[in-house]
Amino acid sequence: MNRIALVVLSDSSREYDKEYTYLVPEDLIEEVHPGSRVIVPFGNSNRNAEGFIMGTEDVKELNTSYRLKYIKKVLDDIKWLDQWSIALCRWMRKRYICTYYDALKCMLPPGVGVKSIKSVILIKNTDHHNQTICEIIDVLIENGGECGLEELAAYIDKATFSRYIRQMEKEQIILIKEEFINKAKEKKVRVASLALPIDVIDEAINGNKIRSIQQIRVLEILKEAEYLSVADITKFSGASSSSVNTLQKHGYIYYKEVEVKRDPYTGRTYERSEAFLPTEEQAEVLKDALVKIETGGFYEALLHGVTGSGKTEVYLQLIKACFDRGMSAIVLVPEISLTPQMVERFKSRFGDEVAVLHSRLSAGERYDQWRLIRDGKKRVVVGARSAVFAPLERLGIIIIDEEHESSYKSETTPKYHARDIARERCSANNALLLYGSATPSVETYYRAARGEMVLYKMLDRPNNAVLPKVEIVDMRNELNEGNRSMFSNKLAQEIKKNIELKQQTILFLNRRGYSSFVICRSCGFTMKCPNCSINLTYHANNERLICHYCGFTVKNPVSCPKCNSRSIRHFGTGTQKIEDEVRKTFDGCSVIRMDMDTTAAKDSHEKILTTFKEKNINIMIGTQMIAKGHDFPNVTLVGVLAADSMLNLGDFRASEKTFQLITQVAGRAGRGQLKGRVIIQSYNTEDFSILTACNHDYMGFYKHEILLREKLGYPPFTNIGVIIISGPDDKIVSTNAKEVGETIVEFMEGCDEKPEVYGPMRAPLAFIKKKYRWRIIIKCKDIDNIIDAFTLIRDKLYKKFEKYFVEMSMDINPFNML
DNA sequence: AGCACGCCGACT
DNA sequence: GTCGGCGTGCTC
Repeated sequence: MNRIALVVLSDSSREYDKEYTYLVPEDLIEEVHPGSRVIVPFGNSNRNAEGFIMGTEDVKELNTSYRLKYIKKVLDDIKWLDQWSIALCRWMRKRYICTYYDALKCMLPPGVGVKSIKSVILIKNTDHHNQTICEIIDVLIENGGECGLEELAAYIDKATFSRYIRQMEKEQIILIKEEFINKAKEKKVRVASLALPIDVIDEAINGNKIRSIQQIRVLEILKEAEYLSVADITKFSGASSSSVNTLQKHGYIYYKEVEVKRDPYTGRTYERSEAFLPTEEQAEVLKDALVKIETGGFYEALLHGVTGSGKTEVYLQLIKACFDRGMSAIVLVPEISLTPQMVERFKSRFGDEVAVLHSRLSAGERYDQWRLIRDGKKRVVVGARSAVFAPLERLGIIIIDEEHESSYKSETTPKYHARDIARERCSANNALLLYGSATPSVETYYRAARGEMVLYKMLDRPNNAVLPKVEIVDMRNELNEGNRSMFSNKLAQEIKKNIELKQQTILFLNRRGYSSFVICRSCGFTMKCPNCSINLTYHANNERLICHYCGFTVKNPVSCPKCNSRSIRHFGTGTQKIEDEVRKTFDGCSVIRMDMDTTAAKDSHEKILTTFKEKNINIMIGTQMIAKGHDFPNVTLVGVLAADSMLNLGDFRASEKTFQLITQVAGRAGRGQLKGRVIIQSYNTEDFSILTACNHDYMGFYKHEILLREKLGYPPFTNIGVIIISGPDDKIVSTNAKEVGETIVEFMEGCDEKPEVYGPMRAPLAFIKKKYRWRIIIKCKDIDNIIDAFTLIRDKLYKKFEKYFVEMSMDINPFNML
């Protein structure tokens, strides 16, 4: 009897992305289980590779055509994956056309991996006819008979070094020792601080001494914070660590080591809260859902609950029910809502059993949380998208709050949707999957409407809070009446009134920066990014033009680069411009702005919101990040400055996004005792998504939208596959794109349904980061046909693409089609 | 990514 | 002959 094991390698390369069969040696039988981490000999050279066990099996006969090798070593006694994660890993690989390791990485804490360290030991000191070999022996003797392989290679410095080492090993002159060291789980972290006073830094930036926007962003962030880890800097600035290194080299910043604080919530105490007595609506939902938990089968349910209807209390009581039955729970929330206030609600109910996972945890913190969860010390996990993979056992419920949020869709490989992962997990674990939203996604509502899942409704606002009064202002009329400002007369009047009443106002605009483009009025020249097919955006705070896609930046020109005319101006409206305008129009009022630019530094998001609330700032201006979370009892007026700005984006979700956004922004008004009002400015006042949002009419919106989706053949009636092919040479990209297109068309001819294939054509964002982009769209009812087509393309063409520096991204039902 | 293997030209 | 450089193919 032989025991064999299936092993996948911790190597993301496509070519050996397989489950390899290895023999389990007699003495390791007790240690090798599905989920353990091992070292296996791999390749002709039997190099040591790290891998994970996907499964084991006992077989009588080995009837493989090739000779199996033995597993060399078990790395640790941790079971990294359980049965469901292994199954999910296989499923993800197929569904998202990624590698096993891409999928595995989602389920493992960061920093898992081994580094191999090889050293060379001299065992036979002989004279050798070969000069290089003699040289190596000399170096080894000098080092006391042992030397690290890499050091040795550096000493010898010859291209043929490894050839000799192999020969020496064969002739038993040397012995190669290999050790495996876990990649450091840092307890200390390297942080960076500004090395020069802020005004010197500013001077360097303004004097064009520092020109890379990455570097400027890093410095801007460090100006706010005393010090930040390099990992955090790169995360918040979007710059790579190399730009941080350059700054250090040039002496603008310096590094030091700092102890990592492990539990981000240590030191906070939480008052224990007890369950509230549910309202009538809540009780009804709970009654039904609790039966489902009790029964213990796989169920899906949509909780359609308006803002403020008390969804969180329902969540808490359902989790409690799971708890009482020894089961665990996952709560997914959009990253933006992971505020201390939100966390507090869970912590105060479940205390230390709650683990919080979000993107701002350091690798060490993440690892700690992962271990605590896996060891059963934490049974409630609250977190953003990736928390859906939390290694909980006996899962009772997964809750996806704000189910329609786009942040649940990953934009990097594997491009999963947390909803789909949750569904796989819950069905494998017989758990309840609860979606919650005030504005459910059309896809989810459709499934509920068709009876594929239970639909719970909580449409009353508690304490009889009245819905804010919503008014639409047609900006075309304003223009006709000679009002060229960005505030309609009505809105300006209401803002003034609010300032007098010392009540607060939120102004919402979906565009950051100062204005959208810079144009020369004499010759019509517009400032474009040299790397992207995008107009540069003017940013007033540093008098620069920035590309929002690649970060390219130049100083704002005083004269037109083409015709030298001085009448080059910026047009359009961004949040920065609104801020200026507000200050000019409403004398002496206090203003605060919240967008990507002002929230780059750590915790600044939180700080801005607290300042706004506590200092009773008159007006807050922001992009969509202000749309959710946070109750501001004193906000009585919300102004949406350009409600139609998203409608013409060429995206089948444009109406849905508009509806959701307006509904959410409007929900910010009148959360306290005072009645709220909302003013919506738009050039397109007839659009149904704006009208229904103003009437707080989800059903009206849904009924209209679902008909459109059916007529036009969009999800949920079809699946849409998008392939973007990109690369530095337009010709090469387009010919390769054509080949992809032909392959798809050919493949689809063999399918039972007649799918539609569009393209290849230039992507709407045709040139980004110096790469030309071509796009192919497939519309197809059966998602498996798209998956199969994608898989075929990958297998057939990836090698060729590598050769031609062509990149390809494939996504099914993406949130971003551009 | 390594490494074996094979081919070829340069150097002694 | 031997050495060194380079292209190709393979990984249970």
